[in-house]
Amino acid sequence: MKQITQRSKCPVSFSLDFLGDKWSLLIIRDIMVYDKFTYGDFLQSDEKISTNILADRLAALEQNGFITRRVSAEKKNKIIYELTEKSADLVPIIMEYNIWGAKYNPDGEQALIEELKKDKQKMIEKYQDKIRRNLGALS
Amino acid sequence: MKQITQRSKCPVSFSLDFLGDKWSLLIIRDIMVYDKFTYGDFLQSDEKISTNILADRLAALEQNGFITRRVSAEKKNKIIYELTEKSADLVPIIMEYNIWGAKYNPDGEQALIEELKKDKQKMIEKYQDKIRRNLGALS
DNA sequence: ATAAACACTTGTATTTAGCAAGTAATGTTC
DNA sequence: GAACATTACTTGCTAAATACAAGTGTTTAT
Repeated sequence: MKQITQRSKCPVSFSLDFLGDKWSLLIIRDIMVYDKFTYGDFLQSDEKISTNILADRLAALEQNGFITRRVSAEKKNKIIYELTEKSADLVPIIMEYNIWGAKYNPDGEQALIEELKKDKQKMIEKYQDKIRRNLGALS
Repeated sequence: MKQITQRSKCPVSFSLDFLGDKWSLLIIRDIMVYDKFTYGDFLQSDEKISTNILADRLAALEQNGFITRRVSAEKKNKIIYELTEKSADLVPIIMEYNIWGAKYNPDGEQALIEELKKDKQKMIEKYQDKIRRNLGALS
């Protein structure tokens, strides 16, 4: 797994040192909005990440405090990945990517933009609440 | 220069297809907040991008409509890079990265977060106005 | 006329990403 | 309880992206 080296003190640069690649934010999105929690779930996402990259990103995200890893209580060969508070604070970034992407994708749904822009704060709180509720649960 | 292949229809994924690397958003940030406009300006940024990567990213950003390129009126060996409307719509994303990065960087300035969160909409408009004013100018 | 500034290119080494196949632990089925 | 299926990865190999150092061509200043 790659070791992160801080390039500058700029907060944007600092963020991208952790998240500036094509996959990390998509894994977080999977947990955040699509309720995916397992290695197999992530593999099935439309973007088709390869197995070794997924393993590497999961390890890095865990090491850097974005996700937690635990063995399922029911099935001991199943691993559950969940978001931390550090990732809950990424919800606004994901929402803004959603808005921008929906606007500039030729096949983008204009309806999604309108809804997101109109109820942005409500949507952000919705996803953050979901993450924080999970944080408290034992399951 | 790398050719972009769309991985899925998800707006987040779509955005990251263009911006999901360690450098593209930093170049846009340089123009947006630090008023840098030339190849030499970008090279001098704290993050120390290498020359060939910078050339590659500038070409990609131009081809994908994030920046425009023009020869300076005064000095004909100087090239001026400027942001398009497509990049003006990235201001909220950059601001959110600022907020997140300032919060989680150990050396992060707490004051910056407070100011940004408090006056977020004002800050966003400030940077967008600056870009749009430039768009109209001939200079 | 010469040197400096500027925007890149080129060449090479290192790192990262992608693909295909394999492995080890647990779970399920008959 | 033996055999097959899930699940979460590893491993080996190839391709692509990145980083570093040096060089090139055009324009500008002296």
